[in-house]
Amino acid sequence: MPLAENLAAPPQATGCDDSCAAPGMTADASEQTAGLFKALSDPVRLRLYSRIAACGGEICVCDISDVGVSQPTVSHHLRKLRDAGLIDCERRGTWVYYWAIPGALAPLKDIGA
Amino acid sequence: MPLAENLAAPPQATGCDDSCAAPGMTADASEQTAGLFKALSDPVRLRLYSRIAACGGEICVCDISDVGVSQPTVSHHLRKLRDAGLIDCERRGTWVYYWAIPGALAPLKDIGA
DNA sequence: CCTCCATATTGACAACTGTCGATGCAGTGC
DNA sequence: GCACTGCATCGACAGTTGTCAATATGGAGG
Repeated sequence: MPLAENLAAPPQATGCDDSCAAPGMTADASEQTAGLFKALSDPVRLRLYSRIAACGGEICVCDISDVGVSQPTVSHHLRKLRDAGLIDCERRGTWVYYWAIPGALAPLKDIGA
Repeated sequence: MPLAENLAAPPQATGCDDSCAAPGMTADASEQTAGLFKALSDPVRLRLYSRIAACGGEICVCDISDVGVSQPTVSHHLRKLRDAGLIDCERRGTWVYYWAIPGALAPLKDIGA
């Protein structure tokens, strides 16, 4: 990564009135939290998660598959949500049930939402 | 805020125990809210917005440009945040000042964050 | 066993995204 | 006028993403 990692000239007498030197969040925290946002940044995934979360308990895949995309695509999005740690699932006989992991959205509150 | 109004799933006798017919959110709402999530789904954008929002007031671009990417890339991300309605800016002489738009993150609360 | 059924995985493709260097454009100051 | 500075835009590129058809998997029931 040959880009400017020393772009921040420390003394940096910018001249502008930097009355607000806000710290923001660390690079690590932004990476992690951005992953949560990315998991919910697709309309289909957002609808899937919203239905799973609004359920409160567990819900069968077959009850949330009518979101307008093909079955493999639904499965793909559910996996993304699972990889992000937002939901979990369990196979029970023929069907697979999903539920929202409590507290998974906690880092989002730090943004100011 | 419109969370769920007309996603009434048809009777759909799936066979699985659909004890939880959660409505979730509408397609329109998911499109709009997913746009907000997408705007914050990049680590660089998240850090930029976090610094602007944590500031409270307005902050000069030159004070938040040390995020590890080139200047055009910073400008690109700031425009994305602006297009998403999260921030706004104003040129004042040589420098450009940004601030967070209050309440822009309100739809995120409907998800459960 | 063999056939359904519900879900997951694979492979392939177009579309989008983040990034950079080069350039443009508006203000400032000489 | 001219040069300089801060920021935005352009053009191009590699990497990622969403989508589907085809196929695989794994349980249920004959």
